[in-house]
Amino acid sequence: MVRVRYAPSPTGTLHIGGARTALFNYLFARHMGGKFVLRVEDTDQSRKIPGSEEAMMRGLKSVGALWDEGPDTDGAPYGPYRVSERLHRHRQAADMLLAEGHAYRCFCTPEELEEERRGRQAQGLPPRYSGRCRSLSAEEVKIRADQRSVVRLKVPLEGETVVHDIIRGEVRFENRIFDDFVIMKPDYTPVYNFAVAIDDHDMAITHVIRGEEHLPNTPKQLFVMDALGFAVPQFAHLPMILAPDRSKLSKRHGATSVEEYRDQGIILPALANYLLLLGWSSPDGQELLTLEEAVAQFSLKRVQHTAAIYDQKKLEWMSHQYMTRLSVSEIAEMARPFINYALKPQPEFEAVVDVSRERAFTLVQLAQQMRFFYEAPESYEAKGVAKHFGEGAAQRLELLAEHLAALPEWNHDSLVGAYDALSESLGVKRAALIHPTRLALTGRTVGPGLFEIVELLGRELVVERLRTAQTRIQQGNVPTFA
RNA sequence: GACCCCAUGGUCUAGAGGCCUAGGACAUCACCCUUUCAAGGUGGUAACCCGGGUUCGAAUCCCGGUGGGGUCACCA
Repeated sequence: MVRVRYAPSPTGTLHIGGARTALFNYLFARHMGGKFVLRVEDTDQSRKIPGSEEAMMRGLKSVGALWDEGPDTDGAPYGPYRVSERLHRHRQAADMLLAEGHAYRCFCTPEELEEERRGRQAQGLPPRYSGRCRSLSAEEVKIRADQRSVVRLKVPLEGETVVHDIIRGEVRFENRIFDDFVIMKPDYTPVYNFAVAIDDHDMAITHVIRGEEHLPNTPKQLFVMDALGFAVPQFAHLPMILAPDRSKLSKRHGATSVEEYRDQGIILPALANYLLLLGWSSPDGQELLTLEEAVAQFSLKRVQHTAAIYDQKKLEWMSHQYMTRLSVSEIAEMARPFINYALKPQPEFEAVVDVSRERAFTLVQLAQQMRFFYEAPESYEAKGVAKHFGEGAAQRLELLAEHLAALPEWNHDSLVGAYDALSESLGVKRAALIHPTRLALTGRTVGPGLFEIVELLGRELVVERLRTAQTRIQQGNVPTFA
């Protein structure tokens, strides 16, 4: 049974890199008919940010990376799923290693270590721990028992360690480049590289799928597993996601968390779809695919080796694709939180969403573009006023208002007919009527098809707005905006 | 600096020795459609980092260089 895990540390919100990693774990687990575990890596309690665990879970859910076992799943067999709650296991393992001589207590102070490091660097040597406490006698350790100490793992002095990576093949490390690293801090709590190895083993993790930044640390975890006699899981190190300037993603690059994209109004399933394509591609080149489709096709063998740079433009394009392909009711529900004005029973919300969504890339844009349906324009686009509210416009708007007020039927076809008839009798092009109307009704020069707008807005509002615009023009008092 | 990973258009990628005059998508440019803006349609510009090998033949294999990224904590 395949078991994979995503193990975020609760120090903030879900990053898109983390979201992608979680997604790949999810996809792999589902594809293999295995389990996806969420483990909260709160080893260092001091770095924990309140509410972050919940934020992580929200983020994961919103991109569809749903876990089978985690801190919130009742009765899951491999709990607890918070590392901080597994302390007894880590201590037990450390005790064992100490007893068997695979690890030892180190009494060196941080100051001594710092001095040692400086000395080595002065000689041009890598800053590694010398291992000087490795050979302390049992008696001496006993004598100094009440002194502050850490536990270090005895790392093999010679040979090499090979990481078998599904994506990259065999990655070799000379053992002598590693020093005896700390596995337990002075308060006898574990250090990350120690805890992960134990937790992955205890949770029966078969495949460790994580970011490439973990690759150089993998040998350390292998040393721990070896010392403890654990079977080694398979590894797959995913390429990183970089900012457009090829540097590591950070706040200064704009949005980097799932939460921020949600606030921008990016359609979340589109974000998941986009993330999916960062480092993985469907065998047949399909780009728009649901998570279910991706599950069916997913393979770690098709994961790219190269770091990917995320592209906001393509993300937005993807969001637009979902905007127009999802059902109206789905989009309407997603859009609701972004409506920052009062809705009215008429025009009907879903109908408005439907005519508006085609030109919106995000839900924020959609909400903005729908506004005029519920609020009459208070000012008009300057550029449009210059073009369409000039000579004869007031008169045309008045005629339009008259005709529309008297129109027997109110639907798309009858409206088109009315505009055709009027433009013909006036001897002007239909566009000469359409543009001023759009400006009068919406305040803008761009938007949905005019007849859709008119039909939806309804006779009363249309006539009213036409007359308002007409009056403003006649009074030479047309408020504008740039 | 040491160690590790990586290298196809601006970006995401296809490509597992001949199917490649290097394919697709985003972006970009032009045109078409058109009541505006989008969307859509058609077409265009644009890439195998460099140098050596191996081979009849290399984007694909090997070596070196260069470049980019990552890791070197009593953080995760």
